[in-house]
Amino acid sequence: MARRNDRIEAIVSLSKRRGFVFPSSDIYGGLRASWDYGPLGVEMKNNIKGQWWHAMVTGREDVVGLDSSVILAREVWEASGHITEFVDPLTECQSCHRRFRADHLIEAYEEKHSHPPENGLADIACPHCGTRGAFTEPRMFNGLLRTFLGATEDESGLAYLRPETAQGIFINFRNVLQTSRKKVPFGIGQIGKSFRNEITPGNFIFRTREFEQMEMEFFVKPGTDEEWHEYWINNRLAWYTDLGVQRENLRLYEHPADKRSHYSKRTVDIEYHYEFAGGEWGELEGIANRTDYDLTVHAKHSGQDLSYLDQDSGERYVPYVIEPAAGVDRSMLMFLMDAYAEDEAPDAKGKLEKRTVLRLDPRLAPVKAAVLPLSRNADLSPKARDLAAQLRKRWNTEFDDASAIGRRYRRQDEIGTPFCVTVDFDTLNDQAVTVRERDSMKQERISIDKIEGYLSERLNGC
RNA sequence: GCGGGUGUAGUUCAAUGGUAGAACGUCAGCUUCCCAAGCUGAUAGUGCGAGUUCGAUUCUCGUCACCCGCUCCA
Repeated sequence: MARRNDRIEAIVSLSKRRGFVFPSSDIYGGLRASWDYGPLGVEMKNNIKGQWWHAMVTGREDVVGLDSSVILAREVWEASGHITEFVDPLTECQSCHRRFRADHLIEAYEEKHSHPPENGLADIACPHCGTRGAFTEPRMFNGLLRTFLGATEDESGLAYLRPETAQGIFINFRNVLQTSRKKVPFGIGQIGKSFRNEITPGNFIFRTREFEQMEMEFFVKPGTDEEWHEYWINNRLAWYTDLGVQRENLRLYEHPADKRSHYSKRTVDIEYHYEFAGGEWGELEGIANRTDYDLTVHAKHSGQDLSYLDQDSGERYVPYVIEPAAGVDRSMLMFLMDAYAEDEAPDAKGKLEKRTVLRLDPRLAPVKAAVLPLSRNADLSPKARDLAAQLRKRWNTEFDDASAIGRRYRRQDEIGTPFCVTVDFDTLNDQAVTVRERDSMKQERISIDKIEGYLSERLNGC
């Protein structure tokens, strides 16, 4: 087994070698923290999104879906607070070149001295090297990516790429309520790209400036919000473990009050034990109680009524919102890391050899089955191709007749394919094939006309 | 963005101021081939740009990317 800090390197290398993830703009030297999903990567990513969509939207009576624009009216971000709150004033110590948030430094000073510094940053010593008065003028870093709509690049056309998909949901609250005929409590789910001008992206696909989110805003009656918050925390945690993630690699992290986002009453993160160099645990998903903050500010700024009338009780209120917000890309990294294993398998002579295997849940595996003719001769390949074509109607299926059979098993192990179906010389007589399962490497002889049913049982939910 | 480190085939690594090697992979062929088998052949690289030099992958500068730290959070 590779040491954990080697694991991320193994994943990066495997990703490129087998076509999960490539550095973006590769032939031009790359673009920082930008990655492209290859043939296997896009399958796996789609599987993750599909599982989420089913668990959170179509599989539930009380949630509906939405796909809103990346670019929204500028007023949306003014109202949501992102234009003012998504800005960090950063200062740099000219002595040790460390960077700090100016507002955090001043807060810390106030806490210690019970009064604000008289001369601002000039009175504050660098927390790292102790030098006083070496801070640069704070520069504002806005986390929003900008673009310009229309023919000229002036302020009138200024627009922002969304930093979260959530706002598209809030501004559609009334539309969805009206058309879906849902009653509170209910939710609106959305999967889509978001953009943040991160100062420090990195750790492979963990933090990128363009990323994909799976967010659901669940609208509840005020007073029931804390209960629902608990419900969604448990629900989301169970989603990961159901998809095979080892429980000991997951934990909950409660945000301390002073670290919460501007809209949040309480936030609990689901973290994964990535073991990055910079910190062992990393966020996978945040589950926030956004209260009535968003609907209230949008009602105020738009002048539209975004309250909800409960016809049963006659009460009118602005719903509270519980938001489970997960990252697609970091989920994929997590699923890959958690599934990655190096075990041993006997070779042709019975000697144990290293085997790289992705123990992915079949629902997430990019390829569900591989059909392998034992030999290229004796007309096994056409037979195998036909079988592959048949299976491909239901599952992503690969056909491979290149090189030795053992090597082909290994290729499939490495990308997490749950089943290999081998067409051998006996197949021509008995119309049966050998099905080999990835994790146990157990083999079963199955008649060709029963193969689809056999796999169907085992690929439940794929 | 600032500081430190790194940059050689698809991957993992060698080597050198004077024709850049290996292993694995990949591809083709042979082999009745069930767990990275064997044999034959092929494939492909000094991140990019400039400078110094007779000559640079090697030295210098710039740039780009990756890793580590500051920051951040899906």
